Amino acid sequence: MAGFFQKVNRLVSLIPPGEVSSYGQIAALLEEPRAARTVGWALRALPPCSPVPWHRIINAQGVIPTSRREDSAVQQRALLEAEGICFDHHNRVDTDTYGWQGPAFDDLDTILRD
DNA sequence: ACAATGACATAAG
DNA sequence: GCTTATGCCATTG
Repeated sequence: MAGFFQKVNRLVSLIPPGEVSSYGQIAALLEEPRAARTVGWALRALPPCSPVPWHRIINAQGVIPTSRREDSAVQQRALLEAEGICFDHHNRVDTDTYGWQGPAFDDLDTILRD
């Protein structure tokens, strides 16, 4: 199971440092632009020690939606800042500047292939 | 197979 | 700009 989890895991793992991505973007890359919810679900289900840079995942608004987990939000903000990403006074990230452009087709094929 | 859930997205007020 | 309502999809019990 967890097929989608696997895809999301790999895809997010391909996100280079200093860049951020959104649920809609991840879902779209998985050829399911409507599965944004599932993407969030997958990330939430990730183990605390997972190698996946989940902190690089933000919503389409460029803000950290971890309203229910302020601790995580703070942690993510710190991690992102450590990667060179700057937040504005609204805790928003420049998606236009730090927005991940997505992996190469080869990588996508590798992800979707499994 | 059905109902409930969830770090979302989009539309409407 | 913010809040509420609806839709979407996959996972779990």
